[in-house]
Amino acid sequence: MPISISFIRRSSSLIAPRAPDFPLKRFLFFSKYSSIPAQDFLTHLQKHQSHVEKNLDAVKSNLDSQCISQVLEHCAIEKPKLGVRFFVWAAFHPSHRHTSYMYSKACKLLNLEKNPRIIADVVDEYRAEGFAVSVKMFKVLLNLCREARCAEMGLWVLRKMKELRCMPDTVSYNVVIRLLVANGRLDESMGLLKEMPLCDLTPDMVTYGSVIKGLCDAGDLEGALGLVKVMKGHGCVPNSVIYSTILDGICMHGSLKLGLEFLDGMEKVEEKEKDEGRPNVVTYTTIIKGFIDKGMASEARSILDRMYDSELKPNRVTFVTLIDGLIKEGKVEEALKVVDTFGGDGVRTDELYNMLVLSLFRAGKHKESEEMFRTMLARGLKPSGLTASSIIRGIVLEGRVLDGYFLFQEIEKLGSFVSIDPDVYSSLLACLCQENHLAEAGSLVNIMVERRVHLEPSQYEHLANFRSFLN
DNA sequence: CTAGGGTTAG
Repeated sequence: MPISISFIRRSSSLIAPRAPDFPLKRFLFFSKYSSIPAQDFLTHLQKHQSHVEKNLDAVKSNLDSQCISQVLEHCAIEKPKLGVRFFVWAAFHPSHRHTSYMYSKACKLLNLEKNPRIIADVVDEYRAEGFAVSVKMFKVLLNLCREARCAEMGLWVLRKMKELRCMPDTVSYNVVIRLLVANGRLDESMGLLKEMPLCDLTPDMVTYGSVIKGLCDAGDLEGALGLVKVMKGHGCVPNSVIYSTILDGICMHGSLKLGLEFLDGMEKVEEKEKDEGRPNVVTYTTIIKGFIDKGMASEARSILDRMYDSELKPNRVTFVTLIDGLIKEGKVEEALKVVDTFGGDGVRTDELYNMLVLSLFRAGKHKESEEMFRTMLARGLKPSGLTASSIIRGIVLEGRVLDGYFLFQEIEKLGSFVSIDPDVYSSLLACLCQENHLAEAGSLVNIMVERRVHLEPSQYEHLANFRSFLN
């Protein structure tokens, strides 16, 4: 009996029959009968097409990020405007705050990058309904413009705010300025910077930092330093974010020698600037990256000692940068030495091994990365989900399905939870079926059910080909 | 809204 798998998610039926015993059928069963917590919100959204917010206020259901994603997913195709309005409304729900992750998720689900006009349409809707839009709500829209990387729409919303007599604040300007900088529209970002005082707004550290970053990225170091003078003149004392940005520019467009001199200068910041402008972990990581980019990984390594001299400990980002650079230059021994020397002091040894394995993997040295991975398992170090997934995926792609399966089993035996990418489960399962390792496939499915592994329809569609396995 | 960047989950 053929099984249709492509449409089983999100059935509206809430009366679930008894779960079947057979593992794969159980798995598909749970995919089919999981309920939709977002249903209440969707019902109220669809009731009236306008004044959506009032209806939503009446909903008593709990609002969480999963629920928001589901609502947006349902709005995406037919009613993206409704989705945007829901998202703006949800930003002020007393029991919830949007994280930056939620902004990017919303942007993806509503396809705002391709259709930024939806944002403008929503503003027009608000206006047509006489809805009083607050600055806070506009800022949610501006942040959506940022996620959609649409400078044009950001500028449009900023102008519209004034038109609706909803005066933008410094943060509103900052969002649009960063957006312009990210799009390489430096002149316009500086135009907005100059416009701010005319609106009684004071550019702050973030404002200057954004434009300075733009100038640095464009290689205009003098311009950037000029702006540092300007901000000082306005009583805005540069902090290490500003100086690290400049240092990054110097490393990219000047020279490492100049970069090191600039770092020297930062280490001797005058007392009145307090600690704010002193080099921190990011500053040192920036110069390490500078050396790495010039193919001088060993010199980068030596910066670690200078950090410790300044009583700063390298963090995860510092190590990722350094280890990745060393591996790219084939200096595996040196990288391993860094891991063994610094592991456990600030960053755990297992995390450093994960970086090592992933760097090797990314550098295309799959054999070495697999060996390193097995070494770390043997030493009782816990692999991250990303590391384990990458290694197993690599093995499966090489056609060594059983090797991949046994490695997976070994990771299972560790006793601590490793979050394997659903995609890896999917391809392991498919390949095991394909090669007729049905016992292994069966036990894998058992683990998937136990783990509540959620697959997207596209990830198990191909399993429909293995009907013999299902019966 | 905040510099360097592949943890996690959201």
